[in-house]
Amino acid sequence: MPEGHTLFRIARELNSHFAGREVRVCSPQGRFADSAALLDRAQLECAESAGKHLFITFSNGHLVHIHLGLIGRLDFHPLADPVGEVRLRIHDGRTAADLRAATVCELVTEGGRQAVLARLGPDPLQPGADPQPAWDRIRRSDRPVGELLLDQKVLAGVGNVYRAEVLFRNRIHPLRSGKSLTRRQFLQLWDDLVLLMNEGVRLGRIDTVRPEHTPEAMARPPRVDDHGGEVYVYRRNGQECWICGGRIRTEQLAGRNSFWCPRCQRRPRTRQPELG
DNA sequence: CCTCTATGGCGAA
DNA sequence: TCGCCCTAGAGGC
Repeated sequence: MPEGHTLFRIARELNSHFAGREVRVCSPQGRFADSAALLDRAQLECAESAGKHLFITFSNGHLVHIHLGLIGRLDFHPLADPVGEVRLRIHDGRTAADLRAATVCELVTEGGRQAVLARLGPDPLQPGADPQPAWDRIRRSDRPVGELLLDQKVLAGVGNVYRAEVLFRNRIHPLRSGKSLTRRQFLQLWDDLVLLMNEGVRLGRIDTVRPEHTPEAMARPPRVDDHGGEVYVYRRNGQECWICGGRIRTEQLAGRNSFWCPRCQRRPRTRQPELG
């Protein structure tokens, strides 16, 4: 479930329950037990997301770094016995936050945090984030834009769903090289990511379909998928595009399935020479 | 029971 | 480019 909006929501929810309060911290599963003991009964100062990373600061100076990876999750529920493999639990006697399946859950120093932040591009969810560093990389790159969007050094927080959807919404083929984009096209992508990801934060799911293309507006059946949101192309390969009726395609790009409509998103020109 | 997949990312080769 | 790590749920046999 975790693209940047998910981490942003988790940080916000951690703060709303626990910020400024003493918390109990444990590791029912055991793999974080020693570190958890150092945090137990400390005050949770604040939680912050950066792209797909999460940092939780405690009043005793300890700092936890979490990355959910592909399948990790952090859920909140009324305090009860842990179910399954809970690597980290934070609770206040009423509400428990349970972390499972994360690829990273570790104590880090402030320097460690800075090192993580230093290798992240601008995060569309951070208010006032400057897209220029992302553009500086993209405009010089021969790599496909579909690959660049998933590179966290270029942009932080964008995952496979937002990649597919933002490219569709802006009619850009994922195999176009970064350097073939105009600055205007890039800024449209950025602005759209800011819009979509904030909407993701608001709704708690990735929903990218414009009002005029919703099932109700088009009198079509709602899409059936298990991730909850309405999308144009993500995991709709083989199905018809709702705009043009073309068949949605998929292909591996940056190690992940990329989805696009070959009619709405024109192919890259082959070996397009660099134009200023 | 088994295998596969999933909104990620790392390091070895 | 590949294999691997994390875990759970779905589907096949």
